[in-house]
Amino acid sequence: MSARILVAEDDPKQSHLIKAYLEHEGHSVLVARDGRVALDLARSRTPDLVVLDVMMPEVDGLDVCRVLRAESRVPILMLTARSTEADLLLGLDLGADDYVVKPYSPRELVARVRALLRRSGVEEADGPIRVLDVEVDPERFEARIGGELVPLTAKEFELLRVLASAPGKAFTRGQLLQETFGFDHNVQERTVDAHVMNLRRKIEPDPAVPRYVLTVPGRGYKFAG
Amino acid sequence: MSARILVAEDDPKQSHLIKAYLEHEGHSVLVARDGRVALDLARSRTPDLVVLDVMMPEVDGLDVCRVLRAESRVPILMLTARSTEADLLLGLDLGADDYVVKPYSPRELVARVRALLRRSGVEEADGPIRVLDVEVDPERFEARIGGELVPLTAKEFELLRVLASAPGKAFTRGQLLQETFGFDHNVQERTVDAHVMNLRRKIEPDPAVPRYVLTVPGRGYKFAG
DNA sequence: CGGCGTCTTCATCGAACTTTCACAGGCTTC
DNA sequence: GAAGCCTGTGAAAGTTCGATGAAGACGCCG
Repeated sequence: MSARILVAEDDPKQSHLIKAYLEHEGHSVLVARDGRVALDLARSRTPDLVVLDVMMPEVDGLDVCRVLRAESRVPILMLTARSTEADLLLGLDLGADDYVVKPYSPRELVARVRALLRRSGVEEADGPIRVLDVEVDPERFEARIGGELVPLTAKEFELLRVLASAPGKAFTRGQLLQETFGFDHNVQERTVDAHVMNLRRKIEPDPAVPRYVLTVPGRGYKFAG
Repeated sequence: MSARILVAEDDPKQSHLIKAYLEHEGHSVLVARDGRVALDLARSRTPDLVVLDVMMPEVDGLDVCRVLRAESRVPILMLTARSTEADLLLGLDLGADDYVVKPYSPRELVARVRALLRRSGVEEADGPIRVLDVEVDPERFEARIGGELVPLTAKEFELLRVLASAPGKAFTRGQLLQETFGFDHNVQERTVDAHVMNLRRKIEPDPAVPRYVLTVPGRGYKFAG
């Protein structure tokens, strides 16, 4: 469902629009204004998909595409103003997975991203998670405690999914925010506390003495394990 | 699922690309570099579908299309660089079943091929789906609730088919759009809500308390299960 | 050309959710 | 024991979400 997407586009208007649309889809969006930054971010943040404008300062999209493809298999969607066949082929040879020719509709872009993510199996990667008597099934969007179905909100579910996917690992609030909301969401870290409380109220037999979602003082939270 | 497809395209780069993408879909692909060869192969190998480039040496795509159509009902997808209305009309008059205008994305081509195969009944029509007392028969394009035939519109039927094909799986609105419309459609996600409401009105005993098509808050919809 | 059914968008309302804030209590560190 | 930091918790504001009806857009058929 939600993927981390790097958008490399130098025109702020464009990038802002793209960001808004992709985020509306539930994705986390990181924006780079030139090719060099794009490469750096692609390496350090390991996004699930990269949207590349061909025309960019410093290092252009084609070069970024070539380098990225040499380093990883991250799905790449190219944005190009030039609609010549040569350009399309060139891009493909470089390893781009799909194209959108400008001018495009935001909806089209979103649809292409969706298709690409789907094809790349980014969304299907998660099977059901089982820890203790907690079961989290991303596909069904359901959580069970001891077989009992517990209704959770979207955020609560994501939080539980992230925590339960690595039992015993202590996450900081920032990490949890990043995993559940996106890498560049401007939200107070304390908000995580609120969600944790709500989650505990729903899944803990005694919220005052948590069995599943444990506090790690000075750090954040972890799932028992 | 897997069909035998003849691709008539003189540009090796293009044909290679198309071949790769179609084979990735599980199809068997045969390539012809000019119209004359294409005609021969179409006759001798009886493909399930033909992809025809308009511009080809020897015999052009339009001629091939005309001849093929006179001889058989094989589904024909035209590739054209010219996007004039006259051309499109000409192609369709000649019996082409669909067309793709260059430059196109590989994904779009693959989608059109899939849609065309489906429409032509070449792909094994999925067998009837039975969940609870709901029966969806894609081949007959009929839906039954408790044995009772319920008349649905095309969109309603597709929606029900997709949902019922994976009972319990929570679909986002985006996924439903993609599954029912294909990914080059520009449609608001809210439109799904409208179709769901219409569908519920027809199949639910009490639309206010759905038994079959359930809302998954924060996510989308799912079929009971 | 006009009517009809379908598809899509829009506006709206109420409900649910997210986020912030303030405060209390507990633990740690001197 | 006191100060300071950290977490738990509830209330409240702000925002989003979901259901729904109305209306426009579109294509089809007579």
